[in-house]
Amino acid sequence: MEYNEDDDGLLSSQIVEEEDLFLDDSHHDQDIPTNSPVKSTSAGLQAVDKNKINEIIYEISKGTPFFENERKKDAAVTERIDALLAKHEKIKNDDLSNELIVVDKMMKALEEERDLSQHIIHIDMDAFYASVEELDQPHLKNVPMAVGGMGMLCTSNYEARKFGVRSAMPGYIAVKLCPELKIIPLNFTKYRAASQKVRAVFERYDPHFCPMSLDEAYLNITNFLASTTKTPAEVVQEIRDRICEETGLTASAGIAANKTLAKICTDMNKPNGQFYLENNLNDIRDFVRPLSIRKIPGVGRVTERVLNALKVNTCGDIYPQRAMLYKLLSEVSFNFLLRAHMGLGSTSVDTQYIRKSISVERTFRTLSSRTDLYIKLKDISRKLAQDLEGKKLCGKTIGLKIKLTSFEVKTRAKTLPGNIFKQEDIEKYAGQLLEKELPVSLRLMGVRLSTLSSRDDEDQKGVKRVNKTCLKTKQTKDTSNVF
DNA sequence: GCGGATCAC
DNA sequence: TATGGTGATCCGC
Repeated sequence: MEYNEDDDGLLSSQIVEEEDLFLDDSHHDQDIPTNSPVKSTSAGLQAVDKNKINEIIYEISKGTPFFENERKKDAAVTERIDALLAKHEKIKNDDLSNELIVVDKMMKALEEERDLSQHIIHIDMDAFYASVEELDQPHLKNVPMAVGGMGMLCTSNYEARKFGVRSAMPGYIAVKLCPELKIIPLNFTKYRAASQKVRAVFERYDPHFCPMSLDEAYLNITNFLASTTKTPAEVVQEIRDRICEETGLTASAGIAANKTLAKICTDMNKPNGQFYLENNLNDIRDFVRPLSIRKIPGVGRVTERVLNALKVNTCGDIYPQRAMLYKLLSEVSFNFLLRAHMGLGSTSVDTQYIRKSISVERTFRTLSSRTDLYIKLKDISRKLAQDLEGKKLCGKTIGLKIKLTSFEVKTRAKTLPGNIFKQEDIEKYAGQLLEKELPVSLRLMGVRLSTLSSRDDEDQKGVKRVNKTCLKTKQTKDTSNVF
């Protein structure tokens, strides 16, 4: 399967659609570490079904190496939380008035940067791959259907979701949940074509729109609004109507003062809906306060657990705990939380991005012999060299990633004196890293090149040139989140 | 700079 | 038959 055959880079290589990837985190005190996929809020799902589905998944998964590894990771998170709670216990009764003063100063500074002049929208196609398949085969609309393979599903239609079948679920588990499930193989050519049509619509409203994947984008419609008497909500309705007219597909959208809020808003009326949060301080505060912190882009399953342990469940909980959080968390993490609480986010929607690394990784049936592993390394190096050629890149830091049959992941890296890009060089240096790990039994191998520079003919002839490594650093994530 | 983790898509 | 691939960032060395 070719995920990356065009020049769309990261955008075309997306395997799983973003929607509904929630894991059920209600079992942390129990023996079910992961992958309980059903949230009680799932569309059309009965509570009875939810338990049954979780039970079925548990029965299939338990005892597998994957499951055991997830349990181990879960235990590590629990330890981390315990350590944090111990720290919390120590400072609980401290006088935090100094911290309060510092934090309130920080908030005042953050408030200064608030910009309510922009209208940002986030648009997300509903069950994109599945919907595209339904265009070609309309009868699929009425049956539970998923796109992907027996190993992994990318997305499912809403019929299938009633059975608990969702993105990032192995196909064979999905079939156990829903025996009549129809699985359609991936067809990226089709999805790219549909995506092109959608993007053609975006372009009319914001020529600088920023696509995040084949089915998702941010637009800044501030300029467009200046040329019309329509309200933001009317414009977004119009965009979604145009998309539907020109592709037959539905989309959901969020409208707000910045990207973070717009993204959260998209979720409010999914599928085939939109939500407008007005650029008004009071409305933003009222909107953010009751939000589960998990809704914040950047807060995942683990971070939610950590915060919940600190009695932070909603964005509103951040404020009363701010002095404690300031003492307990890193500067970066705390800042991230403060911004979330205040409803702040980036208002710049720019299309250009600077790549910092490029990699190829493959999963395969267990390999153990030295010969097999080095053959695999050659394949992967060849693919990486091809990609580097297509993008005219070279790089100084070579990295090897291996996943053992136990699902444990290791990475190794070495920064070289100079840039490389040829297959033989990649293979040679990655091979040196692999050598040190032998003997191993692997299910995945990956090779990565970072500290990138652009390459041209002069470089290849060995002429000394100024390193063109990215001087600008575009922040792709609005915020960051690792605690 | 390195390795492990986390997150988004 | 048997849980994916690409890229980014942060933390603690």
